[in-house]
Amino acid sequence: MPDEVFDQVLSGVVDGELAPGEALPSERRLAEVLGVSRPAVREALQRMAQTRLLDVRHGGATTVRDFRRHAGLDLLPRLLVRGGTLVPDVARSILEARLAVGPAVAALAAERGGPTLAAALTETLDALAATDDDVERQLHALAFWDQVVDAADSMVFRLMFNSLRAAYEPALDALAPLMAAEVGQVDAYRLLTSALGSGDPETARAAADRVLRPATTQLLSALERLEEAP
Amino acid sequence: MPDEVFDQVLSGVVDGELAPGEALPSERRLAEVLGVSRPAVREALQRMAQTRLLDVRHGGATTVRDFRRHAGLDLLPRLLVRGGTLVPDVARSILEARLAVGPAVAALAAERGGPTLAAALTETLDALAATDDDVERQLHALAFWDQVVDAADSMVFRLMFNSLRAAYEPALDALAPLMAAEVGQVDAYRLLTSALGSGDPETARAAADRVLRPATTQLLSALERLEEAP
DNA sequence: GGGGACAACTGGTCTGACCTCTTGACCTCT
DNA sequence: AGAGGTCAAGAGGTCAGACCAGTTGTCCCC
Repeated sequence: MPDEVFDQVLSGVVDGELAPGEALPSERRLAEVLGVSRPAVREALQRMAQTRLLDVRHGGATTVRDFRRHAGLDLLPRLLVRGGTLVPDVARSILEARLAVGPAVAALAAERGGPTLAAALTETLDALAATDDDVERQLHALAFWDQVVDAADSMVFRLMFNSLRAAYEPALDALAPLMAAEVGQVDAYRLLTSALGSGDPETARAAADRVLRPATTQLLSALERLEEAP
Repeated sequence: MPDEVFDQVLSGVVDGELAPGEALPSERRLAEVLGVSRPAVREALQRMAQTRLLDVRHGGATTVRDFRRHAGLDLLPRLLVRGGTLVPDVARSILEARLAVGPAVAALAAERGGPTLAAALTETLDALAATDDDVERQLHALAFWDQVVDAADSMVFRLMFNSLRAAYEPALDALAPLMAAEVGQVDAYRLLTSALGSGDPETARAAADRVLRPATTQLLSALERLEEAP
């Protein structure tokens, strides 16, 4: 029950029906209107407040905050799909971020990975190469990057990766065909693996770029066409 | 009251007292042990579940998840300070991420900013140059990057920035002296501004690097010394 | 020994009451 | 008439207790 209330209020906020600064009805009133108990709406509002989408003050009114200014990366999944369909603008920004961050992570991983990293990655790649299923390949690629992020030994990049994966995984089935080209380039991945094993950050950065860029530019132009003629 | 429970459970999880996979006591028992009502612990656990730190199943036990694998970037503030002091490892990763992402954002902003961007940034820089207070300068620098991120027109980078700022702002007073060197380089910021106005992404990327790198390398070596001899 | 029913958990939800704090209107004093 | 304080209405915060709805493990019967 609280989940439904949370969803409704969240939709109101991200869709702009509830403008920043606007005051929400009182918890009791909301409970009455939505036909649920007050604890249910209270829990929903508290969760909204935790994600910095609402400002709830004891004794005063609960007001809407500007999510564009305060929301964290964990909101991404809710912004990526709106009304059941992908939002091209947000998808584009994910691709851009991936292309910017991936090589940087690879560079750090090359510095810190050690010899065991390449071995583990090779194993993952072998599993990837062994299947023809797009979704399964996608999962192996995800595991590959998971290991790279681990090797980079960076809490921030680790949390970023988790947040991005949380946005990606729910739509994995739909996205797998689009990403099939990238994940099919096993050669590029093998080059990246040996670059990571070599310990040279710049080589690894370039190799990661070579893995990510083709699909990125391809999908970006696809998104552009989509935005022009939906 | 729920906040305190949330804090306690969260501390247990991030400090490792509650291992991943471990089952929590039932809500009723927790309420009894902690001396609070069940709604209070329920709200706390639900908020933990929302941040993917717990797995709560109807009818079954509530178990601890591996936050390193599932937590999002919004957890960063809680990981940056542990027991009242900065965690060097996490601080290092923030600096690294900043150095990697900042120039990428600047490149996008240069492509999309338009002529109004440089004018707005110049105004912010004038305000920065006009004050001698470290904290105030820090806030102006934050506003500067806020405008750059806006110009980059990327939802992912916007949310990343929000999350990083949420980790940074609470410790701003303590961090301002450390960052004073960077924020004092008004010339480098002015160069970045004109690069952003020129519309050339690579020039902007290089200029952003020149702004961020000096303080980054300086602080990184300071952190290294700190970790060797705490 | 295997399979199904039941009982003892778990979390999920609601009602209704009481507390504390904010807010704004109203009244008083200047 | 305006500035100040007072107070009541209404906001969120918390609790107790009850009941619903799933899961799980045991125990009994076949």
